[in-house]
Amino acid sequence: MNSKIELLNQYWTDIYFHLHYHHKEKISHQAIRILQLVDKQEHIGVTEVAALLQVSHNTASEHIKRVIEKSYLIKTRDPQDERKVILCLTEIGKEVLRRNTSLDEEKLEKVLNELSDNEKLLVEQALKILSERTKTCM
Amino acid sequence: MNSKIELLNQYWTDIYFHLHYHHKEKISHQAIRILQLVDKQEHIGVTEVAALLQVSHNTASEHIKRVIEKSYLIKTRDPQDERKVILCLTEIGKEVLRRNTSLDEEKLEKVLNELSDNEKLLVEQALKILSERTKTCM
DNA sequence: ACGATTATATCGTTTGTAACGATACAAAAC
DNA sequence: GTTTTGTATCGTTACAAACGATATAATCGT
Repeated sequence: MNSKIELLNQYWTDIYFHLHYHHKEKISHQAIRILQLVDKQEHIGVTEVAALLQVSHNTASEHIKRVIEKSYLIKTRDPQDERKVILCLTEIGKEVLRRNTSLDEEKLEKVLNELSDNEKLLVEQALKILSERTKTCM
Repeated sequence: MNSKIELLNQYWTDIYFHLHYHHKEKISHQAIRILQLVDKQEHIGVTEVAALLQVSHNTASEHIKRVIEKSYLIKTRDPQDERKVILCLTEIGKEVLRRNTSLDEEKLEKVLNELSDNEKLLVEQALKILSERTKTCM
């Protein structure tokens, strides 16, 4: 049923709207997406970033350069193929990524404290199931 | 426990990473945040947007102008106070907002079909509880 | 071993976004 | 009727986004 899915999205966006971090740093949409890609994909390089963002390789290369200048990423080379770059999040990069994609830990804790133990377990299991099935099926 | 909250965020970001829409339109971070604010807050105007984005009122006014030029928002005036603007999402704006903050309905449906009826119910209830408690407690 | 391919980097350019201060104007408040 | 409030516009500066063209260095194919 489609309305059930719309309802789930209603819940989803409400949760994020109320629980997201208060954004501080000036960071572009593309820069966040690059950090996400590096976080979630193993051994990602310039070409893969370009393909996933659907921009040309030189554009991707310059985005990555800027993100590296901000010390959010570091660049290493693949020992198997010295042409290839392997990107890696710095601690600062992880922190910035967290503040731009995760739920605010303090706010989340506050909400969880409003829940019964049963409800807490429910939330934890639901998100676990959804994330696991998502990874295997996409 | 803090590690439980980190785990929840792991689930949360994994779900969004795999289930988000494939972004098409060029849209700035600030523009999306304005659409979110208009969607989730009643009767919001320029001053409130400026305060929430932490920019000056003229900057907010220009952001809003650009978003209106793209036909994502329309502007009306508060009948009680004709100085005040009230912003309102257009159908296009709702669509753009969906594609930039919601989960992709097709992908989500595909994942839900992998779940048993019990698990589906679990997910639905968990998100419902979390969104409801969040709204009352923030 | 050498030309072709691949992965990345840099340059020059264009267009657009982000932000602010200064200024303006109209509605509301006092 | 002056002051405050909410919004809009202008001028400006700085930077981001994207591309084509070009360059370099590593690997592949034969």
